[in-house]
Amino acid sequence: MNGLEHALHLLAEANGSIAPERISPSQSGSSKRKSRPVKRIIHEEEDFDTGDLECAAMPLDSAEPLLASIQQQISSYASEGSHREEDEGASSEVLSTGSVDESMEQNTLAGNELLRRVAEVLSSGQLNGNGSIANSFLQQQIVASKDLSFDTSILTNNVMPTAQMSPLFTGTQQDMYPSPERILQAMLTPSLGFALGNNSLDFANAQTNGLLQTPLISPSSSLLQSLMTAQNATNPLPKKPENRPPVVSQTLKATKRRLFTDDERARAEAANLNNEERIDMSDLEAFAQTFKKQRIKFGFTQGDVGVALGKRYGTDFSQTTISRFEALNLSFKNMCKLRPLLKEWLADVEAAIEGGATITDLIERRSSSALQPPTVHDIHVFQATSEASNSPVPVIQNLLVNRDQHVKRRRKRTNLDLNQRASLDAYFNMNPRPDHDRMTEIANALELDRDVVRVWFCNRRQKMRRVDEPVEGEVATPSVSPIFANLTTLEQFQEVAKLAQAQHNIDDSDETSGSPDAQSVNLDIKLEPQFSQFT
DNA sequence: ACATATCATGGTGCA
DNA sequence: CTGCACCATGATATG
Repeated sequence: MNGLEHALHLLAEANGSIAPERISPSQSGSSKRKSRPVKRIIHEEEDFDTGDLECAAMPLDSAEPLLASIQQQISSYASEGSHREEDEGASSEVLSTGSVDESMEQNTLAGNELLRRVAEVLSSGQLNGNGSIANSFLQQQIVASKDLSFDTSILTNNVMPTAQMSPLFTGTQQDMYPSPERILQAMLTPSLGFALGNNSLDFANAQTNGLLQTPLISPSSSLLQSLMTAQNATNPLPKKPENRPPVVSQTLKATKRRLFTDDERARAEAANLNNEERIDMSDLEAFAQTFKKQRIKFGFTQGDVGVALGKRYGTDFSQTTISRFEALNLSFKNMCKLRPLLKEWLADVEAAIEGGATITDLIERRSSSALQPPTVHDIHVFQATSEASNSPVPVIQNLLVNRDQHVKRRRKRTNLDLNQRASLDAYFNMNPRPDHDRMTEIANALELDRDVVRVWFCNRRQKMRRVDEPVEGEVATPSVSPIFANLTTLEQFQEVAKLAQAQHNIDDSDETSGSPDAQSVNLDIKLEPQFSQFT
């Protein structure tokens, strides 16, 4: 029944013995800044702060004892409940979202404790040989992150403010707190650039360790590995490497950031923003506010505006878009594109009203006009039938004439259930860019149309870029604490972490977080494989 | 009515 | 030319 499980087994079977490799950093899905919502840019400019964090590589090869310890910690942690006073405070100031629900905060704090323990293990004497990590550094980092309630400056190498966090950390609105679970999950995300070693620890340990008593989403490490590595084998390089700057060293990052601090201009340039644009930004912000104020004052809805623009420029916009504009949730470029239109429209309305027109007049006019020509979208939908995209009337005629031919209907919106979403998320965390075959496998496993899966991945990447876009020229690496970087046994650790995460969630039996990511781990997935009907 | 998340579509540039 | 990824945008569901 479970798609993820299906897929995992399927894939594992298909790729039984592939040498683990790293996911190319260039697959990390970073991309240009341009689509970053203006709002984010503006906010980030306000509290841009830098630091000199450098992250030395931390080889960690002999992980068995490590894992065992971590597992122990996690077990005991999971069983004893979660709160420590030392973890108090801090959280709320760090992130911009004002209100955070209590349970989440607790969750975060509790998780901090978990992380602390993990840090202890990692830095404890139990590690030896080449497993020696930079103990004090590591612990410092974790403890610091705890104390700061995951101050994003730590997670993001001191450069990216809140909004810049990995989607794993930001997720949805309610998800603004980067719970440890998310941090751990982030480690599972190839796109976040964590190096995956080939140290294949025997994960069975964990399974016989009582950690897996509750069925979890976590597939066995070998399955995970085969999923990832197989993908690597078939998914060589991104199509647009220019959009995915190679990962450079953390040191380099830090250097760049220092420059940014010292030199506003360099920063702006690096962010692809010259002075003019920067000015425009505040303009945009101001205009968006003004626009909204005026629009409301005149009694227009966002939808009205969209329609009005359509009538005026032949390009209508949806309420969604207008809303995005007002909220600065469009890319800079996009904002710039829309602004003149809105400005003009607003000016016209103002003029009309000054000229004696009443709001009612305008409203009537717009409502009557709304009935008339087909919108651009209408045209789009039926585009196949007509080349006359610019003249609505012929379009309609064509539509009528050609109706029986090939009316391209928009596919009905798919509603993915929780399981499907969780599974897709899990897949995405493992590999944001599955190739055709894998996509098909996933689709089969989840009993979805392959196209749906494809689109889902497109949108998911788009979302990730939107939420997580690094500053121009910056590394495509994860906005995540460097403490985890270069852990060669990461894969195993991830497993444990996931278990802990799941355990934690289950213990809490707290549905309030409602975050997809949390759900993805909260699923009740049987480990028993079910190779039933695949097509 | 609006805000937000998410699925879907079409245009575009690139390898 | 083709396939793919990205992007802007729309539609829709939900709160």
